[in-house]
This record gives sequence, structure tokens and C-alpha cells, in this order.
Amino acid sequence: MSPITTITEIGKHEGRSVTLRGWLYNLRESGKLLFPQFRDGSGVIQGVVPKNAVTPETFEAVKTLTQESSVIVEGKVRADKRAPGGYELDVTNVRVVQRVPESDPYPITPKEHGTEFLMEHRHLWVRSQRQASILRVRAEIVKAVRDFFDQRGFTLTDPPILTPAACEGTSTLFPVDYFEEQAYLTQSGQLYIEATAMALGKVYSFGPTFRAEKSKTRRHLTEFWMVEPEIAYAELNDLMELAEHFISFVVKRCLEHRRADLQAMGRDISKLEKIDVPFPRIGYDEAVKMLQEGHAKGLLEAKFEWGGDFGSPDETYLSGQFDRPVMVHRYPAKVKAFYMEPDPQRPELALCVDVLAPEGYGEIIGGSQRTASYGLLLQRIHEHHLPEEAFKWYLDLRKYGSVPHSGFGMGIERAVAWICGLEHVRETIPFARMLHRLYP
RNA sequence: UCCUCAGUAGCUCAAUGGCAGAGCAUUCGGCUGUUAACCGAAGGGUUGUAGGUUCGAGUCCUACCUGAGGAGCCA
Repeated sequence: MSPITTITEIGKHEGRSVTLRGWLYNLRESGKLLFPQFRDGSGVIQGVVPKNAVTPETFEAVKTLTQESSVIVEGKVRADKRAPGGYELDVTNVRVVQRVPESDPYPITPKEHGTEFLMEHRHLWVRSQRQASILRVRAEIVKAVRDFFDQRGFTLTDPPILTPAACEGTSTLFPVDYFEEQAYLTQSGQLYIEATAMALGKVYSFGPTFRAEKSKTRRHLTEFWMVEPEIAYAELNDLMELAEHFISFVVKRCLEHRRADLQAMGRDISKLEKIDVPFPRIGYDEAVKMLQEGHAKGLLEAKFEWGGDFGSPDETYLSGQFDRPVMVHRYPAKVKAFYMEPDPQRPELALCVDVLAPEGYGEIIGGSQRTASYGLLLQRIHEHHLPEEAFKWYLDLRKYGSVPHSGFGMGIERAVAWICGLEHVRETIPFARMLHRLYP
């Protein structure tokens, strides 16, 4: 048998015979000439099968192939200007591993389909070229995330997924029976990595988080992956500097390693090439001013008043003013989480930052400097009506060598959606979990 | 949870209150360079569910179910 190769590597074998192992993507025919398209997970290539060049058995085997039947194909690699990938395969032999029966054909045809149908067949939809490209970009982003932190001396510390209490209130948690107790699926590993940051200095976590929000938008999943760095002795400015270098690193890595996939899915690459440090930084006050100007120009429906958190249209407007991610810092403390450190200059503000992605993709990072004071943290826990008992261990971090520290969280799916230029985060993860979507 | 829209063939969609239709997919036939190939033919339907109005309902009304888009909340 000829050497086994993959479609992405096939150019190295020009003029020679190779074996591909994959599936039939589509079949076109023109009389005594067959054009089967094969895919193998790395790409798609067109085969050519003239009737007079192969055995009658091989011709018949290809002619009767059905979409997504699994096949092992032997053929000679030939460069061809007419081929989208630059190469074609002159098929010499085909072994059908499993033939999809005509009575129950592959449901996803080359024509268009609706969202519900595709999500219901997500286990098959991932075979399509566009979806495969998205998943490769996601994998690249995950690897870039880990490389970035590993190279900078961070230690990966995995927080628990089963937790006894909420970080930010119980209303949006998934409850789980835990023997005789009530447990919840984690909605953030932050409190736990604050503990490991006090042990190891610079840490990060990367894993799934769960939020039972009844959100039905293009930006929400109930199960999503989050990367969260936490750094002892870091203050807000250190955090913002880390965030901009982090995002810039991830985007550059995708352009370097997955440019072909980004182009294949129609991403405007020039927009990603503009992403570089430094990112614009604006204070909350300045952001409010921009929003009010936007309203005066008739670009925003509602007039934004100082003191509130930004809504989705507000974020879209703000990010639309810049061609790289914008960092909005120092929001009013009362719209933010209980653990954030107040600004010493203006105690009504929290030392926090949201990074808004360009092109209307909204918040991809939220972070803050954490309260280092035991007394203030306890006061905030009471103000937020949180159970003090559940936060006893968290308060301990402020009793034994408390230091200023900061961290942020980035939702991987939102980052993938932005970098790939997708309409909806449901395509950024192999099997999305959403309100009303638990299958497949 | 709220607002808006939609549900008809396996899929994507048509059909003025008056005979249930097309393209793709499937099957059969034709074509030696096709690019979501094309050309010809065939099979394929309890119009989301339950009620109601009407001589007559895919179409109008009510309730429910399912989905999509948006809001709030958030990454």
C-alpha cells in the first residue's frame, strides 16, 4: 500500500501515490468521469476517476458512494490549477469502510439548513468545513492561552467544579445533590485561585464554568470555558497591562498558525492584524460621556445615566469607537462584585476593568483588584447578604499575610467568536449548552 | 422572566379563506473537467398540538408546545 498521508500534507507527495483515510464529502459526475471530494479531518481534496483509467469495480464503487461513507483511497497526487487546494488525486483504488445506506442518507446536505436543525445534528455538523475550522481556531486559542501564562511563570491551579456556595449569589447556579448536602456547579474559580495565588504567586485556572442564567442571546452559554489569571501583589494597572499583552498574544498566534482557517471562514484578517498593545484605556466617567454623546447624535436609543452598568447596546457602541479592544476601568462600586477593592482616590469607584472586543463583540474580559482588607471584605459580604460562614476560608486569606492582588477572567467562547467573526457563540464549542439546548 | 417573529415533504421555503407546490436530498436515466455541476423522470404530506369561527381553514380566533431574534443578567 502507498504511504498514508493527510490532505494538508499532500503537497509533499506530488507526483507520487498516497493513501488517504477519510470520508466522502460530495460526489459530482460528468458521464464517464467521476469527481469525488474526500475529507479526512485536515482538509478536502477532489479525486478524479475516469472510467477507462480504473477497474470496473473501482469505478462502480466510487459511482455508488454515498455522502459521508468512510473510505480508504489510494491515488496519485497531481498539482492542478483548477483545484481549490492546488492538488487533485487521480484515484487508483478505493476501499469502502462503511457505506451510508441510501435508505437513511446523511442528513446534512451541501445546501442550506436552519439553526435548529443544525444544532439538533451538532454531532454531524462538526464535520462541515467551516465548523472544523472554528474548532481548530478554538484549539489554537486554548494552546496560546496556556503558552502565554506558562511562559510568564504562572502555575496552573485547577479550582473545584463542585462548590459549596456562590461567588456572587445563588440565583444563577446549577444545584447538585452532594450526598446529604447541597452543592453547586462553579460559576467561577476566582475565589479559589486567590488562595493558590497566595501560595504560588502567579497562578491561572482554565476550565468549564456554569451559569444558570436564562439568557437567550448570541453571547451566552450555560456552560462555558474561562481562563482566569490571579497575581499576588498586582494592582489594577499591572492587570490591564497583562490583559492587553495576553489578548494581543492570542490574536497573533491565531494569525500565525490558523490564517488559512480564518480566511476559509471569511474572516476579515485586516481587522485582526490591527490588534496590538497598547489598548485604549478609558475611565467609566469618560465612557459615560461617550455614551451620552452617542445618544445626542441619535446613535443610541436610551440615554445612559452615570451610576449604572453598561447594557449590550452600550458596549457595542463603545467598542465601535475603537479598532482594537478598549479597556474601561473604575466602574461604580455598587454595580460590581463584593470582592473588588475601592479606588483610594474615589471610594465610590471600584478598581476594576472590562475589556470590550471590537466589532461589537462586547465584554470578553472582566477583572479587578481584590479587596485586601479583612474588615472591608466582611462588611461587603454583609452588605450583599452573603452567608459569612461560607466565606470563612476566603476571609482567612485576608487574615494571614494579606496583600494587594488582582485577576481577570476571559470567556474562551466569546474570544473565539470575536477572532473567528461569528454571529453566535454556539458555534465556538463542540457541543453548546444553552437555555433549551442539552442535546446532543 | 418579558417583547417580537416563525412552525407546510428528510432539508430550505412557496401557496388571495376555495385542487398541497418548488428547489435540494433519495431512486432511475443522460453527459469525459465538474466546482453547492447540469439535463430528464419517479417516489415522498395527519400543514407543531388541542379546541373554535366558516358551506369550506395551511391561511382567521383562543390556549398550549417548540424554535429563532432581542431585552435584562453576565464572560
